[in-house]
Amino acid sequence: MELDRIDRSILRELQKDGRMANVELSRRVGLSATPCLERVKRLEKKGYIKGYTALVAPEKLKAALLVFVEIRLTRTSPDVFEDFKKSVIDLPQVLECHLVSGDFDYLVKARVADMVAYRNLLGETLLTLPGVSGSRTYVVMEEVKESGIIEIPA
Amino acid sequence: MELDRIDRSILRELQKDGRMANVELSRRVGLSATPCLERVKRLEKKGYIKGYTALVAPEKLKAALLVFVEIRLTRTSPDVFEDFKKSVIDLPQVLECHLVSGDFDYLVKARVADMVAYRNLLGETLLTLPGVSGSRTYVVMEEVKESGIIEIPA
DNA sequence: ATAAATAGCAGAATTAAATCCGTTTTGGAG
DNA sequence: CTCCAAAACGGATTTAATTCTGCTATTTAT
Repeated sequence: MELDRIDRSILRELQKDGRMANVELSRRVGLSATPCLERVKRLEKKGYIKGYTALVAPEKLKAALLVFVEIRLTRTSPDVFEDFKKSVIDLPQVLECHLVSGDFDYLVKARVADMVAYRNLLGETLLTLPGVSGSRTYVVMEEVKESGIIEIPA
Repeated sequence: MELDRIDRSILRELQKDGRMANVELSRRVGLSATPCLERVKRLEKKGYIKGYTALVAPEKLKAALLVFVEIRLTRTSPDVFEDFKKSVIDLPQVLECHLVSGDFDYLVKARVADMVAYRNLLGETLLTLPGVSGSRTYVVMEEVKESGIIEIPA
């Protein structure tokens, strides 16, 4: 399936404002309401749009501290990676977890209320997960950019 | 300002589905439509909800490769940090950029089409930004978790 | 080159949701 | 206990979403 200029424009607009009314969206992309809605539905159905979400303010919601944690695993068993993945997915403080190439194995992005909460997350939770052999933490001092918006080429 | 149980429930629901109709939202949080909408408006106005966005599929949109790049700056001038920030904000491939404590200075999260595009971003763009003295790249091999949902304590 | 078929588009009508307004209920203070 | 204030409710109105119909453009096969 191939996206045309209008489809890409729809994706750009809905990333900027996911709650935009269909009539407004259609106006912005230069279409009438009906084909515009059809396109949105199709983009959802085909998986180009995976969902919609409200962006909330972490600093007001007991999640002011953003940290990145590099995790190294013992490579003794192939199950270790599976076990770690399953466990980390269930941690609500963990926003992201990626398997990476390089010096360590997983990169975890987490939000917690403060340093106390972070120490608890690391010591009581992350380091007790199966197969974890080491970690390194980077505390975010300033969030320079956090757009989450994926560039859609014109 | 203090959030009650219903406000927090609204924030949870709208993170799960930012396009949910107000009548459906009101049903889920145990309220009628009118006060529910009032609360949503208030949460927006007070900054608890910063906006809404569509979640798009990077792998289908020429942004299949996710990388994290650690950036180190020359600390010769205090302007170096300001200049770097201003420059990196304008790069569309950069989804996030954080000033971190630890061995390096900035952690950049970027999405590009492929390795060729990444080499171009690093060599032609990131490393040419003012004050950059070094970098290290981690290529994401598997995205284990990428929820973006912030835990709202009950 | 032309005709048929497919897909997308616009406008009108219908259905559903959002918004507005008057009333009622609930929670707290005197 | 009663009064006051804030919040929630229900119905009416406005606005938007959805569906239907017919039209137009584009593609494909002859």
